[in-house]
Amino acid sequence: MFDLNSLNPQQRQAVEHDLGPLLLLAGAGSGKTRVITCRISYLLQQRQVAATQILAMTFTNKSAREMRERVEQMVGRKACKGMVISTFHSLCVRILKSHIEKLGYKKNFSIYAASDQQRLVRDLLRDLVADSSAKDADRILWQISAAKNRLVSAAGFKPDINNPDSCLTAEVYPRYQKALKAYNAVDFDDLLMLVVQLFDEHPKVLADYQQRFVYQMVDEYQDTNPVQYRLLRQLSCVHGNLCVVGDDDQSIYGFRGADISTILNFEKDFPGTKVIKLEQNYRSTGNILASANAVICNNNKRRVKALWTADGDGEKVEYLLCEDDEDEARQVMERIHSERFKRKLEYRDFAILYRTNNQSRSFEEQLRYEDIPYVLIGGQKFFDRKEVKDLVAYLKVLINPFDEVNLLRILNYPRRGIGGTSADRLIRLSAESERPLWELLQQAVMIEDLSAKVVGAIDNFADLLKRYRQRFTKPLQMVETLRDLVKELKLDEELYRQENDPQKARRRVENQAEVINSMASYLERESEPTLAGFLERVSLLDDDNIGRNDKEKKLAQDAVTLMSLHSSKGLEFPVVFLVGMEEETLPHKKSIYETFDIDEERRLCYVGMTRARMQLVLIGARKRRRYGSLTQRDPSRFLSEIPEEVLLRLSSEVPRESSETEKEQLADSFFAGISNLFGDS
DNA sequence: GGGTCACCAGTTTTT
DNA sequence: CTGGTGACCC
Repeated sequence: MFDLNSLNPQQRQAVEHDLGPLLLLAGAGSGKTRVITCRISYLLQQRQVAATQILAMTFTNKSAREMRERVEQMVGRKACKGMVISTFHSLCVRILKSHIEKLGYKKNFSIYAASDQQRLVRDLLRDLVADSSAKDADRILWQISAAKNRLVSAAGFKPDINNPDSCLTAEVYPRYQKALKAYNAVDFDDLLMLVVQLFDEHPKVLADYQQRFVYQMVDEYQDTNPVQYRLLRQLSCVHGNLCVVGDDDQSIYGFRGADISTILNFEKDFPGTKVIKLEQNYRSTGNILASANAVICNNNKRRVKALWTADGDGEKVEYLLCEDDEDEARQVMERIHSERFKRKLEYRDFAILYRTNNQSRSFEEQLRYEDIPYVLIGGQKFFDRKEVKDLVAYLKVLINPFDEVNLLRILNYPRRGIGGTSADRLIRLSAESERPLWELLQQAVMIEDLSAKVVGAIDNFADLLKRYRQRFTKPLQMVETLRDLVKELKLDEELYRQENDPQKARRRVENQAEVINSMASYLERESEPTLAGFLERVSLLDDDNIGRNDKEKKLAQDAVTLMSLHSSKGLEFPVVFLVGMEEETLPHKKSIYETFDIDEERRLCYVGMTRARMQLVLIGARKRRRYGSLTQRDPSRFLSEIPEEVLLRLSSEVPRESSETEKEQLADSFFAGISNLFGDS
């Protein structure tokens, strides 16, 4: 059990709060997670609340897992049985698994991730606009997603006449939704939206969940979008014990539909709300907090709070102005070396944070050059890699043969002689006859205009799918079956054939092998494994997803961390380098000229600053190589918001970088010298 | 059916 | 400077 006396008064008040809505405004580093986990433990132990009555929602699997582990540590594993701690999406998948048939889908539905969605929208758009590009499709998809986040259905979508994209979306959205249903597939946004719809249309189903979950908690409430908000309202309105935890100053996912006013309006929406602010910070030095506070208080729409620490001021925050991007990277290396020595730190104590992922390059180069171990967080996710998706596509189709996006994906992968022309013919026929593609594939002989060779290929393909579908019904032999599938498809050969660079090809083969490993570990962990269950985990990037494991494995070793400001939320490091502190980078260009949301950029800056425990170094460059050419840069406006007395301004004093012409002159005279040496005339 | 070339655009992204 | 895409050609 935990000691209530180890909490500060506000934390304790939050933990002991019993009935009625609670808004916990938890500043960065204020012990938020501790309060949630303690509160759950308190409910279980002190208030004798049954574990099954508790629902805790998070945004990431990682925080869900951590939360559960910490509660289990406090009250024991047994006491937690039946408690639901999960992400919004996982919870919704669970609900849909039991009830989706009420909405006209089948239980074995596929979950479409970004690439599946893209492929579908591209195809649909091509039917409408002949010269449509992938970029167009992405923009449309973006609009569809934004609509779904706002709970706007295909039928309810009203185009903005002045916006051509929006008009196109009005055309595509209904077709997209219709196709998904035909393919028995749902996208990520649907997972939430369909549950809201289910609850609206089937009050009895809703009532069951309302009765069950007496206490509800939501982490990172500032990141909820309108659909999630609606879901929480539906679930909580009977018992009214909704406890939300968040920090409006750390709302950085507005671009994904998160609405900061949701947290700002909480008391209005839930009358009788108790508000508790956690402002004592247990992470950063006084100077770091002073500068972060000074920056964030320039935002207007926010709940006023000011982080403070009982500890000392610490070192001043530094602002280091460098010559260019290369210099910026070199300066960071130098600081890593010296700080590591001076403060006896390890590589893992350093983080380099940036606004956009492409900023990582110069640092990676320099780190490699200096032989400093580093981990790059973000970038391409494991299950987003083509070769992985290709293999997973087979599994998806085996579960749900109506999943046409994935069926088309594997139809000619690896190449089996069913090319674009034949595929087009099949698709057209499928549309005309309104029969699923899978049905046609099973009777390829009946189709006119297909050569005997193609018919043979299709027959073999259909036969292969049927065979493996049969075999995968034996879950315990899943891994063996998958191995056989990879072997039979000769996927290794295919990868070596596609890739010129044998090294790359080998990596891709290994990635496919990782899928098999992932399945093996799923099989070990799960008491009732199924192929569908495995796919569900893969789709939701659940705990034994490889990308995540990789990330954690990497964090465990001693290495400098490189990541975007967005990825840094929730983490902390003794020394933080916040790089690229320049106008048009932070704040980003688009936020200045297009979206006009400087406040969110300021919050992003704030999140980055508050990651630092001991030392915060803000870095910018005078000029920077962008898309090949050198451009002048201005210091970020956020720098001028930091009080001078906590800021140490430094300028890198490197020997002035010689210009290109000077270099050429230097080279010329060098070669001239050599020629002279050899007595050339 | 697949490979090559020219062109274009270039945030963030928990699931 | 890059990577990704689509048109075009064999």
